Amino acid sequence: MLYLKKYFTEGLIQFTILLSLIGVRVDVDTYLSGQLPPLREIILGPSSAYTQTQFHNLRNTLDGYGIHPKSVDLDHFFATRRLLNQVRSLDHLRVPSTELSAWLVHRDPETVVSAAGQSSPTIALDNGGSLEEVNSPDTSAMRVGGSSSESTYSHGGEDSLGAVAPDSGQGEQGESEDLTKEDIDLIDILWRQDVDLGAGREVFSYSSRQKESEPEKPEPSKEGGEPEESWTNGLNLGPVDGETGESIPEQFQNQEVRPELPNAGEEEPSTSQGLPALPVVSQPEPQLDLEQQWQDIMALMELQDMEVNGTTETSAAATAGVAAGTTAESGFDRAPSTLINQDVSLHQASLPSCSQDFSALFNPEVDPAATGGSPLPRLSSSNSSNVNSTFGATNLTGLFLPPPLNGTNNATAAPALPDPFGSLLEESMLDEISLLDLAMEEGFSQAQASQLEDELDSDSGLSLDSSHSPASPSSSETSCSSAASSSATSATFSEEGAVGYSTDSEGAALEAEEGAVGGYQPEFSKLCRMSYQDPSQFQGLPQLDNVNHNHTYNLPLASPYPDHGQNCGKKAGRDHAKLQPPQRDFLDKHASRDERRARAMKIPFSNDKIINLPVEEFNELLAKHHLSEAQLALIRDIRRRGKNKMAAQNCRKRKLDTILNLEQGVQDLRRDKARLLKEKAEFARSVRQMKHKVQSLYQEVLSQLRDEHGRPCAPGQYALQYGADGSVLVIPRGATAAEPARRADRKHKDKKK
DNA sequence: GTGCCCTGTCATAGA
DNA sequence: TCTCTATGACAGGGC
Repeated sequence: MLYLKKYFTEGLIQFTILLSLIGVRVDVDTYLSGQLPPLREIILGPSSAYTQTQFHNLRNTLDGYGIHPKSVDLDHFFATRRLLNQVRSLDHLRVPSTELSAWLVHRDPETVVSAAGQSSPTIALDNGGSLEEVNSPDTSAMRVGGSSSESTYSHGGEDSLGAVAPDSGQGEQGESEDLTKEDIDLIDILWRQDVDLGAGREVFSYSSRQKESEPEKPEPSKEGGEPEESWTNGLNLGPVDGETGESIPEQFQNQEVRPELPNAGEEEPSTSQGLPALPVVSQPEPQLDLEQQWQDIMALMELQDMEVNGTTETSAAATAGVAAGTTAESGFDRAPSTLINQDVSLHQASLPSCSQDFSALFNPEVDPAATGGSPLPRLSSSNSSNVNSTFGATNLTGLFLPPPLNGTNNATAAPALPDPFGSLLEESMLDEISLLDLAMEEGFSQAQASQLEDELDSDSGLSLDSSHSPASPSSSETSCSSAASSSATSATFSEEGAVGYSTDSEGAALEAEEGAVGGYQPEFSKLCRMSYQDPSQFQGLPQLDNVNHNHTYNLPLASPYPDHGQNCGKKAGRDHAKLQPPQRDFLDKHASRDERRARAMKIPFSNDKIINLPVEEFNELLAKHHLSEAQLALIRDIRRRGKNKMAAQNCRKRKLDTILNLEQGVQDLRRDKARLLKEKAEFARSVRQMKHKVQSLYQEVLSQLRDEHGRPCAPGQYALQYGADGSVLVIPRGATAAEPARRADRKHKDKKK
């Protein structure tokens, strides 16, 4: 474990960072799945500290890094999933579909068969809707419309989605059409890659991928057994997907590489085969498949980021993924994508009319509003910031915007949205912001900030640490502690700053006692963590500034034990003995009562051992030493109090998390309520429009009808009655007045029956 | 001096 | 029966 730890922290992680900086995302967990804890846990420590687990049992099982059913992280996991599902559901907002159908008509007029042929001649967009559209059987149009929030307010479908407008966007129609197809290709390939990634971690080995990509890349590449070598090969292959780390020749080599894929259709169950016809609109089923693909992509991104990047990035990733998915459905871009990552490409694909504004997406100094674009650029800007926050510093986008800045941009972008977009998107943005906030709160502050707090927070030195509790078997401090403690039990020993004791009088005894881990060593444990958890990685995170709890009153100002090596325990004891009296007084003063008691009673081993050893080993330890009754009683009290102390801390944290989760749940419910109310208002407006349209048509029909004398039928005197067989009768008003009465009477009788 | 908050501890229940 | 964990309640200390 120590070797792995060192390997990851000093070697592989750096290599991963390097690869990330050049656009490769290395999923190291892929190579460790099933055998080793995720890299995140190695770096940040496991997340099962709040569980009601048998600490010693967990400590004895190195594979116990799964989320415990009672774990707070599990709650967070489900909360995150729930919120992400809510965000994802935003792309299914039911919207008036009239504009959408109009957009489809404009989008690909030569390929739209049914939609264009049926609806376009009769669409009257000025009133915001038409009955033909509402009742249109064209499910594909409904599908697309239902899943695209941008399309909802397409300003009457008047080419606001410039991807299809002949006079919008970058202006060249032919080129735009070609690139649109290519982007569809790109999207499809990205989907395949993500599916490959999520279909099975074992599939995500480069060898497997290479098998698949061999037809695409005929040139021989080394079949290296080592992942690094494979990734190097991947680099040589060309541009690499920033999301999956896989080679994506289409990113840069759209024109060049595509001709080199003679059999691409054989391996790709993709839309690229049918792209020339672009039957997205005319064939509802491919449209459904495309949406399903996007759902898969989002789910995969979510899962992957939850496993690797932590909650903060997860939330934002899913959010960005949703945004990308929803927009990409609306239209495909023709702008050549840059080597940023998939999401950026998708955003570009989704916002065709704003390609000229893409430079602003990755330039935080460019005001999106200053680009003079439509609301779409602003939307894309906010989404791009999500993308950046999604992948954080490990992605190339992190070079453009640091995560906190992204969050800020994201938060500030929402109110800048114009009202038509804001009415629907503001909730989406609110959710995104909320997710980010949630991630910041629960992801960072609890995982990292509380770590910092807890390190500095214990009277007895038995600080509970969410990721460094005795139940946490991974991390280097275990090895540090193991080096400091006796062999058999040391591997399970807590790293929480050995609660020790050492005085002048006990110096010799401490030296004699091999197992005694003396000294108060919060700095020791902290420095052990420093080896893998560099605080500098949190630089630039303003959340860290909010960690105002300063419970360092019980900590020494500096470590009195500079040596944290193999014999740090014994050496610490000696060093403590060699300390100047003021320093010893300081340590003694800040030792817990039990430490002082143990010191006074000359307990020959540390409180940490007393508390954290399994009961068998604890009994062995007691049997090994000849202790008086008073000593034994004190030891048992120390053990009881220490365990109870940790239990109390767990309990309090759990309680606090429950409160926070409930609070978040209330906020979610409020958001849902607001969203439902907004949807209700939209539907009511749509119904009003439909009624208005019915009335207009009604009058139009009646005005064209003639009675038996050839005179026009006055709309006030006649009414239209629709028969069940589809017939339409023109009857006088008096007759129609009686008909509803008869119907009501009939209904009444039916009810009585 | 007072109130709030955090933490440790005790007692107790339950697994 | 023992051990461990969870939790309410209380007390002490810091701010």
